[in-house]
Amino acid sequence: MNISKELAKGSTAMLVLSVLSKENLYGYQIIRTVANLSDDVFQMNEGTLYPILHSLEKNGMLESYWSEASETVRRRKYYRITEKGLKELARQNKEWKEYSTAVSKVLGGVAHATA
Amino acid sequence: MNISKELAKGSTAMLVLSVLSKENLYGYQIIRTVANLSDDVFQMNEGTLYPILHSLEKNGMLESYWSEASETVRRRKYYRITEKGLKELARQNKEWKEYSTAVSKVLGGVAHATA
DNA sequence: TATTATACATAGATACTCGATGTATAGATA
DNA sequence: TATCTATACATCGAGTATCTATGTATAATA
Repeated sequence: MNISKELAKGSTAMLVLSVLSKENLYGYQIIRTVANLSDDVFQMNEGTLYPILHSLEKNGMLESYWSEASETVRRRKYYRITEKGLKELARQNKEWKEYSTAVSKVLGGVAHATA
Repeated sequence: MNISKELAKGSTAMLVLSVLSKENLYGYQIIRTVANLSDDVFQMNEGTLYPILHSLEKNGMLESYWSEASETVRRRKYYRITEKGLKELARQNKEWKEYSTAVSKVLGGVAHATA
């Protein structure tokens, strides 16, 4: 594949960057936001999301900060997208379009079986 | 993810089933056909394709037969899609649409950086 | 009181893809 | 003639993404 392995294997990081490009969110909230936007097609596991967040932060795509705890709300770790992250998102978004267009072309005249 | 891991990780098997739903092809030809249809976006490695073909055959999605060698053309292993393979293709095709639609929804109002 | 939702996190297992390597033949080029 | 490229099959180890399971802790609900 000349398209990046990352995209071929999964678009999860792109989805995370995408929702964070609109507003700062904490981990658990990212899972719910992506699920809502996708009509529950994407139901990320915590074991999937947290390593991705740590990796994106390590690579300078995201920054994090802790909220203060109140009586009713515990501390939450919020993530904010960086300039570098926005550029990476734009790049992945472009790659996604190229990738999905290519898949559509190959699927083109698929013979339909009554599954 | 409630969408199958297979799809999330890669659509290669679906692309292979798709081109074989139109005509019987041998391995090397599948690589070129998929590359052509996708305007060279998908350039499968042989190390990617052959294990997929073997796996699809093992699972009853494909059948294979050898062509006879002539003076100029060596033996080629052709693959033919089965009824089961056609149904599997239809299923994966449906899942692909669901998946790509969901990605589009999440990407929806992506803020654009000038990458 | 027990369960569920929230909220962080890590570790091992699984699975897909890639790059490297191997064998073999035919045609083109230097 | 020798070498390189394309064709055509195949396997193997490495890398990486994701999942499941597990752990800790708190608040709200049944």
